[in-house]
Amino acid sequence: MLRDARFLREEFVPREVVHRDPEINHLSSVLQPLADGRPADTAFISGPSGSGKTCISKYTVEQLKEENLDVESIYVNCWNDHSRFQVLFRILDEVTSTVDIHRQSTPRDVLFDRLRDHDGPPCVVILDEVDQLADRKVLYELLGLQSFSLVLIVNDVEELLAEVDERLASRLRSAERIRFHAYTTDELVDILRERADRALTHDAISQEQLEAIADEAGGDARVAIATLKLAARQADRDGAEQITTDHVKQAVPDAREELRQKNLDALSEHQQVIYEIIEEHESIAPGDLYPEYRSRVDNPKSDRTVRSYLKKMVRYNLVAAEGSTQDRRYRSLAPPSPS
DNA sequence: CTTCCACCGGAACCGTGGGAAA
DNA sequence: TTTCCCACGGTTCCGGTGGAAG
Repeated sequence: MLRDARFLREEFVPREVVHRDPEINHLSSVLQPLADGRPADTAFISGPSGSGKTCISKYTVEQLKEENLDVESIYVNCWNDHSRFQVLFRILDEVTSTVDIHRQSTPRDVLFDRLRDHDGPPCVVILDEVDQLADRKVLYELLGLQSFSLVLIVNDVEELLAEVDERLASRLRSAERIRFHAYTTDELVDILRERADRALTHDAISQEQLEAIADEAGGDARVAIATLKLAARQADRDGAEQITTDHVKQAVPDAREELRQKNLDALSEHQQVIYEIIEEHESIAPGDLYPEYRSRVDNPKSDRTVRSYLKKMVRYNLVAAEGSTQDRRYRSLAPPSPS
């Protein structure tokens, strides 16, 4: 049944990709100047989750590196590294062989100075989940580094531009925008077929079932592949030769729950209490939420901190904030569902 | 239209913890 | 060892905002 589960991992980047030729060509052309040793424009990759932004960006940069040996690349996920220090540290850590900078206590701007003075081959920095970046000013600093070209992956470009200050926004507006649309069901089937052929034994899953998985995924490749993975894993445990309709049926909700749980795990204890309260209500006003939170925990955080938590959860798409000031309500978001 | 009110979020500040230098 | 410097989560303070009430 399962031959090689690596091909079902979320971060796996296939050698061949399907259905994204225009986007690949567009990004390649933006990065092309690097091949001649010139700096490339910043690229803005946007689109819904599971539309291939990360995968295609990595793939295209890899292609470029194969053709041009003296181009480097760095991938930074702002979900994991969301402060200015963490982003700069991650980039520097990957670009230099000497790791003599240890976390903290290095003089104030030594990280940035090092990056500015770096004179290696041109380097593409893929900044993923830029929405999660706590300190957007670091973008401005990175834009000023000649030897680094940026590929910024973001859910919604306009939303990001609205949140940064005018100086940064005007520089970002001139970036090249590449929009990804959600996959169609047919496209998802092709993607799943590729993965299944590599990860599973021959004929382990039927066309019909791939279609069922793709149909339930609502255009989200991440959900689709996670569903395939869970269905295969369960079939493997059952010692089955083939994935049955029951395996698929079970895997559909499990896959969504798995992806949602991953977000929840990133929350602190206090943040989870707040999320639970919101989840228990259809929707709740801040004026009711704060006292309820305070009654449930020892040493509650200040209301200002709770507001920061709420903002973070909104960014994680765990919670929706509706209305403004007076009629503000918070609502927990169900796991992403097909629309 | 003006005032009020609840809430939002920026900015400055603080305490803590850990590595580096003295 | 002590001292210094830094990042970082949290708090305090406060001006801005927009709908509701007067």
